[in-house]
Amino acid sequence: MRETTVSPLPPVARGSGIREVARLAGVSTATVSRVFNDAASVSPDTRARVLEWATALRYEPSSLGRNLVRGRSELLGLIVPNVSFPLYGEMLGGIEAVLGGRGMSILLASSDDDPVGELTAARKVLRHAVDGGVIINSRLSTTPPAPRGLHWVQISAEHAGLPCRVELDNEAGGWLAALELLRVGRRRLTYLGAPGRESRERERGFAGALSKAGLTYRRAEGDYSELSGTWAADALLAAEPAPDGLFVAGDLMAAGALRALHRRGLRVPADVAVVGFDDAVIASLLYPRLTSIRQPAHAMGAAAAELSLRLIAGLPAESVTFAPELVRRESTGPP
Amino acid sequence: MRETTVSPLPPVARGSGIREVARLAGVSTATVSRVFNDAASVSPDTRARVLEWATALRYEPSSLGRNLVRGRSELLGLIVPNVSFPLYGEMLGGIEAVLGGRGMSILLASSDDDPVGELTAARKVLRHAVDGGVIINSRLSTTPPAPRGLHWVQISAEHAGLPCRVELDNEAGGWLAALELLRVGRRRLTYLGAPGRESRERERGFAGALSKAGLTYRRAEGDYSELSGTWAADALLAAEPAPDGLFVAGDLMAAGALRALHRRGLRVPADVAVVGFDDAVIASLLYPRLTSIRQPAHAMGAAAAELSLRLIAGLPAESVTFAPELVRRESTGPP
DNA sequence: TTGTAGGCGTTATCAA
DNA sequence: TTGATAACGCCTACAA
Repeated sequence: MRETTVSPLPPVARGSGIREVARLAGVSTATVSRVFNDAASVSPDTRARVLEWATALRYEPSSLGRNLVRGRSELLGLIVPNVSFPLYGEMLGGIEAVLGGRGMSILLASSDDDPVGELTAARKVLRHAVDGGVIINSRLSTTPPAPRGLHWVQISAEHAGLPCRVELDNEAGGWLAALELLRVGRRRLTYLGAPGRESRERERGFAGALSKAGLTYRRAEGDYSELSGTWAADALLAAEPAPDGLFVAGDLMAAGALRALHRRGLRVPADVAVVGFDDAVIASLLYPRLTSIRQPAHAMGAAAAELSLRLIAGLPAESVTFAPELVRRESTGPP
Repeated sequence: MRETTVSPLPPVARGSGIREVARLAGVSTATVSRVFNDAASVSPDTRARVLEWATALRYEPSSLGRNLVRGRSELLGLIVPNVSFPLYGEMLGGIEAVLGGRGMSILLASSDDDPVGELTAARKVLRHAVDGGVIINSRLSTTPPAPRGLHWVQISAEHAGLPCRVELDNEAGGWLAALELLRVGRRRLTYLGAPGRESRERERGFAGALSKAGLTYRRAEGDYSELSGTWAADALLAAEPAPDGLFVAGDLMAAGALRALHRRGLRVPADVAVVGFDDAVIASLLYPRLTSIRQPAHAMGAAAAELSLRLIAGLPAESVTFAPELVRRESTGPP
């Protein structure tokens, strides 16, 4: 615990405070406060005078003082595994969009895709007395990082830790991928997965749809990285019979798989059709453009923010599961 | 100004405060404070007793109270045009890396790539009394958003607004691109630019290197988007003589240009060599892998954070310019 | 409509 | 080594 954050930094220069504005405007601090908070109950006259001095002094109420007395910080904690991962960036965008209008700001901390980092990030965020928060893709199996007021929402975690969750129906996603590959006449199918719950769920849906069609499939496992996609695809392609359809658990890994296919001179989709997952920005940049199972990342972020705000407001908030969507592109269709 | 942020939300449940810990441990609040701040000047005995009660009550010093009296918020404001842009994600990573060890956190606000949004973001961040901040790719031509304490640093802004800056030597980047295209024997060169200072500087370097070699070049302009890259490249390719070398001001736009080349059946690099800019994650995912001028985004973010911390600490801080670097890949070399 | 006064949780100064 | 006590900047009954 004790986390001694002795910061040797000197205090930052302060602006002028409520008292100075009050003094110069010839009113009490209470009145100044009212001008900045309460719309009513202050005469147009006084308000004008106060506002005049306020702007002259460049006064703005300090959120420190305000939040101290109100017991709120107007901050939403956000813990994300890795800021540069495109999908998380989109989620962040959704969260921001919701928060923007509500006068809340984002306190960001990244967990570096690591349980310990996650805890560190949580403590960091909690120290600032955030009112609530969102944690993306948590790896923690234990209790959530919510000491006081547990207004936290999780998106796509490894374990069902928090009561309030935003999820994607991964199984349905796997199902969609299978149907698409079947639609374009593929029968020798393959799943390229990764460790973790999400991949398992995607595979379950994929397997379900195939067994319903009386088919089986082969599998290999990577780690969501491009390189692992290339390797796993290579292994898959070496075996007989050569697959004609490939479902990959992530777009980045799918990019690696495409490269392996190119190297062997296999045409996509003519020889092998490919379906990715996430529909990250890169999906439409690949060659050929990648058919992918879309995660509505922006909407999921927005939903999580909304839920957290409801929790903070003491309103009921229920977990929500989003449905994935097939985005058909060249890798399963005509070029 | 007046920004009435009347939040109708109820106060968040508070944990137990310093007083309760003090009371139960049978000491004064001052002593509890000392236990959590200065290492010395409190007997092992008392400290143990205090710590015991503190953990029992799950007490942690509120940063609200602490910062109020210290006049610091331990927050660094960060204004970024668009969180989902990969390059900015990398910069953010660099900033986080530096801040992590210094007990500072990031207050994030996005400007939506728009001057008005930038102002809004600035106000939002400033309200929380951040100690300093970093603003990425500012579009503002006027004064910086720094009312009290101007501990702000800008990265790659459109205008030289803030005194403390982190920049990339774009001109050198353009120069590098030209040399690379010349190296692989190209003579009919083309620049695919975009509006703004950065593109102009890149072009200047490009033009300089070419004129030194006694060459001229043609040009087209996009807007950094993939689609604009396709269009501009199409226009360029329709004209005679067909170019055999292409320098594109951004990787995303280069992706679009590659697509235009594919569509016309032109081979890269055999028929046309291509050099992009930024070396964003996507550069190595494209087909063929894209040679690009690397912006050391992570290092630039880290430098900006470092500078802001120095400014906050009252230390001298000087602007810094980073040198770009050529990352050679398939689009200008053997596959 | 306005002012007075108390308190939010913490740290820092000074005296013991 | 410890304890009173006075800020820090603001909000909000309550009273006028």
